[in-house]
Amino acid sequence: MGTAERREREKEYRKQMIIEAAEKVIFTKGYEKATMDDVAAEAELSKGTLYLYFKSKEEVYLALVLKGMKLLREMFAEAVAKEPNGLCKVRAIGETYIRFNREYPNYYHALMFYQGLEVNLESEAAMELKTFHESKDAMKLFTSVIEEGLKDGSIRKNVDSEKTALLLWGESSGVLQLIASKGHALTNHFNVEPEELINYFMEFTFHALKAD
Amino acid sequence: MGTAERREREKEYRKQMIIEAAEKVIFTKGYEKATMDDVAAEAELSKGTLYLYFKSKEEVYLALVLKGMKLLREMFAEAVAKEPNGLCKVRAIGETYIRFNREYPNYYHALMFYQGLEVNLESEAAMELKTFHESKDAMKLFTSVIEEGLKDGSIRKNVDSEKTALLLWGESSGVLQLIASKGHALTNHFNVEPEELINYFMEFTFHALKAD
DNA sequence: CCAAAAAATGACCGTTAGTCAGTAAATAGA
DNA sequence: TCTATTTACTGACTAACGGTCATTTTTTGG
Repeated sequence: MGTAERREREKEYRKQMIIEAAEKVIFTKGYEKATMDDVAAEAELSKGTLYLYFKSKEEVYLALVLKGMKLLREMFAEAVAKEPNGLCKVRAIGETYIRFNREYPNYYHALMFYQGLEVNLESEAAMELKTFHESKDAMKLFTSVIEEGLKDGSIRKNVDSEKTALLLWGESSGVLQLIASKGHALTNHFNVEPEELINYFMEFTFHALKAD
Repeated sequence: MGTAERREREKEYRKQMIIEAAEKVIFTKGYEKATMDDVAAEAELSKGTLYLYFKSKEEVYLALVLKGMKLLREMFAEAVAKEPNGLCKVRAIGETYIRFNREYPNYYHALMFYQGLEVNLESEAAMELKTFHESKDAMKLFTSVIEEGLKDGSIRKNVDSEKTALLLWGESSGVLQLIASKGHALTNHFNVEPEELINYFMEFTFHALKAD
């Protein structure tokens, strides 16, 4: 009697449908403007049903954050695979993050939303936990490629792999965030194009990282 | 007949009183949890009156952002005054930003809120405009000390003062943001103390900046 | 076919940002 | 000092939204 298993699958399917509906609505109107009634209508369900699958609006959004984080981690893994040494892999991760920011701005927004959240790993919010683990995995990959760079000599000695990974993560998020919110003003008031600033960031960072 | 002038002063005074009340309430309960009724009660005014002085809750909060930005800019100016050369001044600005983050976490939060806002300099929001100008002034100071460092030889050639100022602003905000939201997890899951990461950031950055 | 369980519904609730018609206070002219 | 007018203030009210729950509909297993 595989009924229970089928029900499980159907439940998971419904959940995915809700996530897709939420994605459409939230990525169009933005998190604040999007209402749970909008999502319910898009999913062709009643609002009450949404709350059988997610315990709050935030939890729904965190499902999108998780999707984004998974996507990013996969992109990192793929980008790293082709590169010859540690430093190139670090660079590839950086470029991938920038590409992610450009190609999936909505997911990037979602990730920034998560970054703004104070982690509460004791909370009941399953999504938050999963997202944290996903980001931890991405960070592990990042750390390991820096270690590789130390071993193969492409990265200068006396950098700490774990701290550097965290540092570059924070730094690049900050720079992209600055550009995302103030990009237009950058062009008009500082004569700096967003693109230029990003290139400058890469140059600056790799100057500090490479051996010799 | 100085009546009009006195009224002007009194109006400004009321506005300041409202800002003080908002500060108490918002810094205690947080922006989301604080209600306009709370602020009104604290200011001993009716809610309607608040809306004669500010056009929205966000506008009230932006007044706090502006206060924070002014404070930060003053701290920068003071910190820079005592230093002997450009590189030291840059370092002093960095350390001041970190101190600001530690000593005025509520104002720092407010600044992050502003950083997350997409600038709209055409909007009617006077506060946003003022805040932007304040931050632009801080940035000018930052740019000028980097130029000073280039002239006095403490900072390596081929750094661009304007881009570097923007870059360091974005980078440091990102790192502090990471620590603010994920600091506890950093300690538990990555064996990195927030303090360490900040020191590492400073070291890493000045390695990339200094001459030779 | 039926009773029990599971899933879904949507009217309803509490809260809160923002409004506005009405009231109170201050001002200026006589 | 009295009064008309402008200015400042009030708080009941509205609209909107996140979240709940008693009720209904659908599915399941015998």
